[in-house]
This record gives sequence, C-alpha cells and structure tokens, in this order.
Amino acid sequence: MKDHGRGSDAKMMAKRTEKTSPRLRKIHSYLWEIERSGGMRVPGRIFISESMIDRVCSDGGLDQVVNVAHLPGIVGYSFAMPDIHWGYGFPIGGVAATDPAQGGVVSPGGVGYDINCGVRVATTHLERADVERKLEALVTSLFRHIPTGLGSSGAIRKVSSKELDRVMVIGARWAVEQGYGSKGDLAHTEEEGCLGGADPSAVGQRARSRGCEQLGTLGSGNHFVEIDVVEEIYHKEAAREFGLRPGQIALQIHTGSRGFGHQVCDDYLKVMARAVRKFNLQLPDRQLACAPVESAEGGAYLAAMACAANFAWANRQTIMALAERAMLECLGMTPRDLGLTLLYDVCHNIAKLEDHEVGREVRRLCVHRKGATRAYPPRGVKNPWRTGQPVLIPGDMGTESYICVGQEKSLRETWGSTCHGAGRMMSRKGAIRKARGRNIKQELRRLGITVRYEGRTTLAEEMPEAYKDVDEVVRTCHGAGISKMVARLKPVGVMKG
DNA sequence: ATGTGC
Repeated sequence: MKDHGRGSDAKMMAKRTEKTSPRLRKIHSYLWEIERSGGMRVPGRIFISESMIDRVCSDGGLDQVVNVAHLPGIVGYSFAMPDIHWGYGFPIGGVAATDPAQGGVVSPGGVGYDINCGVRVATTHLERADVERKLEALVTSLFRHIPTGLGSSGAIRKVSSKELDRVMVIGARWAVEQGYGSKGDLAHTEEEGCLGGADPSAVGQRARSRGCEQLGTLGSGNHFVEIDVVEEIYHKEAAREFGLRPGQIALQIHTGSRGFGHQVCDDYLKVMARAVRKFNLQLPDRQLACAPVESAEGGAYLAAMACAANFAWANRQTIMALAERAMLECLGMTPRDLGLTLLYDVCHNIAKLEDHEVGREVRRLCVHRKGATRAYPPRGVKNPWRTGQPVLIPGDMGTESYICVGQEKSLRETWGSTCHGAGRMMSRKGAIRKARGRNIKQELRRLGITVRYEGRTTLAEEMPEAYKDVDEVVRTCHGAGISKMVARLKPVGVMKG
C-alpha cells in the first residue's frame, strides 16, 4: 500500500504477468463479457469494438475488471468503458455499483486520486474568423490569468480554512458568490455543482492547507484550457438545445480537485487499509482497499470525497470566469458580445449514491465512476434537458473532443454511464522517449493548433500518439447505445499545465 | 492525477 504511483512501468509489467488475460465472450459488436469464476461475485462487461480488443488485453486493465468483480456487495456487473486502461486498483474507464444494504463497499481506488476530475464546455457568440489571427495572443492571455502547472497556486486570493469549509459544502455556488460566473451556471452543472453529504470535519489538515491556495488553478498533466471550433454536428435536435452550431467557438476546461483531492484520497487509502483488516474483507488486490458504505470509515470517506468533489466544481467555476476575463481583455469585447454561456460541467471521477432499478425494484446504490461519465437520459436529471444530459468527452491536445448526450440504454445497462475520453495508451516515460528529437509544438502548429505549456515534459507526455483514438472510443459508446454523438470540437488554441 | 519519496 506504500508503493502506489511509483515505478509504475515496472509495476504494471508485474501486474500484467500475474494472470493470463481473462476470456472474453461476445455479446454484440460493442460488448464483451467475462464469465464469473473463482471469487467473482458478478461477471465483467467490457464495452469495446473488436479492433481495440488486442490493446485492451495487453494492458492489465481486464484483470482489474475481474478484481473489481470481487468487491463485497457489487451488483450487476463490473463494467469497463472502451477507454479502459490500467489504474490504481480499479481500471480507468471502470464503473461498479455496490448495494450498501447488502454490505456494499466504497473504494477510493474506484474514484481515483483526482476526485471529481471533470470537464466543462461553454459556448460563445464568436465564429472561427473572430479568433483565427489572435490565437497566440488568446492563449497567452489565458496563461496570464490562470495559474498553471504542478504546484500552481495564487490564482485568486488565498482562502482561509474557514472559508474553505464553505467551498467544501456549497461547491460551485461559492465561486458564484465570489463573483466568478453567474447563478445560471449552476443549473448547467452536474449536481448543480454541489454534492450532498459533504462534511469538512472528515478532511485532514494537510488537505486543507493544500486546498487553501489552489482554488482557481489548472494543474498539470492532461488538464487543459482550450479554445475549440465546432466542426461537425451529428444530432441536430440536441445541438440546437445545447446551443451548438458549426463554426462556433467554444471554451473547454478539463481539471479537478488538485492537491486537495489528491491528499483526501491519500489519507483515506490509509484509513481503508485498516478497515479491510477490521472488517476482514477478502480482496484480490490491496489497492482495492475499501470499507462498507454503512461503516464509519466508508461514511467518512464519502463525506470527505464530497468535499473534494465540491472543491473541484468551485475550481472549474472559478477558472471559467478567469478564462472569460482573459478572452475579454485580449479581444477587447464586452461580456455581452462574447456571450460565454456554460453548456455543461460533468465529472468523470466520483462515487455517488444513486437510485437505480435492480431487477424490478429501485435500490440506492453506490456507483463508482472512475474515468467514466454520467450519461442520463432526460428522465432522472434535475435540469432542463429535453434531449438528455450533455456528456463531454475531451480528446488529447491534437485531436477532437466530442459532445454526446445520455440515453435510456445507459440508465438500463451501465448505471447511467459512458466513456470519459481517449485514455492513455503509452506511459508518460514512453511518450517522452518517443518524442525525443521532435518538435511537438510545431507538429501541432501544422495541424492548426496553437499550444502553450508550462511543464518541461508536458508536451511530450501529452502528445497525441500517447492516447488512444477518441473517435473510436466515442463511436463504440454510440454503437452500443450508451451515449449518442451530438457534435465534434476541434482544438485551435490550447493551454496545458 | 500529484509540493511525483517516510
């Protein structure tokens, strides 16, 4: 339990050779099943196209789907989305629901280190031609207004520990109260930007001190702020409802709960390791450390996790307002002319108590989505969407992002979930090796993408080849019917940590 | 992902 996050390449190899790849049985072109065996409480189900199977089998993620199927109280299936890859305990792209009334557990490994990592997209009144010759200046302006990079801080004034308590409890609304964005943004945010059950007393001192200075900061790695062009519309009715039209400029933000959520995860992994012994839980991998939802440990994690989720929503709300200032300053426009309007903000790393149909009855389940996005049809979402909940799928910095919409089928088949993005294919080290001697910035420039970045190795680590084909991932979910494609966005100006 | 390690 001490070795997480270190020497990941060697460790992944060890994991891979531990077991042979589980056998996949075809259900249909986009869905494969792993039969129950050994201590598995449920089968595994992987949404994937035939052409991606080889890659998935070589990565160790499938063994993790099997491991997750062992969790106490798991219901239905251990799911994986097509962007599945190896992660801490759970695969990234994993979805699992447990029933608290049946001893169901909650596991920090099923949420991930970056609690409520997520995406928001805002539309504008601008057209491609309005920004085409100003992209360099725009990205520079974004950089000036939004602190970026590992350990970045000081975006907005440092908040006191007491004020941080309020951020933890009210989430995005805190940012709105501070003048970052408007109240209407909240209706266009998952959970209205505030997950219930947050209890600041469950959050430790270290997490607090990291959180106090990191509100309104982007971070590093795959986090970004992007200027996009709406390149294609697939679903006219939803596009109209979402306010999307071809040629339009949009703003996209991908970030999470920064060091705050990271520290919360770290703290509770230790709590859970003790809980596993206390409750004598039998797990195939210690990284699946967990506790019953209805135990003190499980409840404390969920309360602290909600604090981190709310921090992340406040963070993205703040960053959107900082980005608006950057755009206004650079383009010399009024807010009215720019017309920046939040389309939606959705998270892809979280565990939530949700009501779902299990057989003929509705049960309250603890749904883990780790690198998976909620994708509800109009039914069940407390917001104004007629066509369904917007689903935001970011690509890597050289490829397009997708906007999709939730479907009835996802609610029936995957606890209302779909994929979250392209998913990493190459290790960070591997990508750096591959990029040696190349000028990635210039390569992107030739693709019509202006990029500025902070970290020395960021551009290599995040180069397009390090990621799977987001197009294939999104089409698989579309084909399986768990989310429907609405629009494709092409990046033209990218700011990376 | 992450003040990249106790």
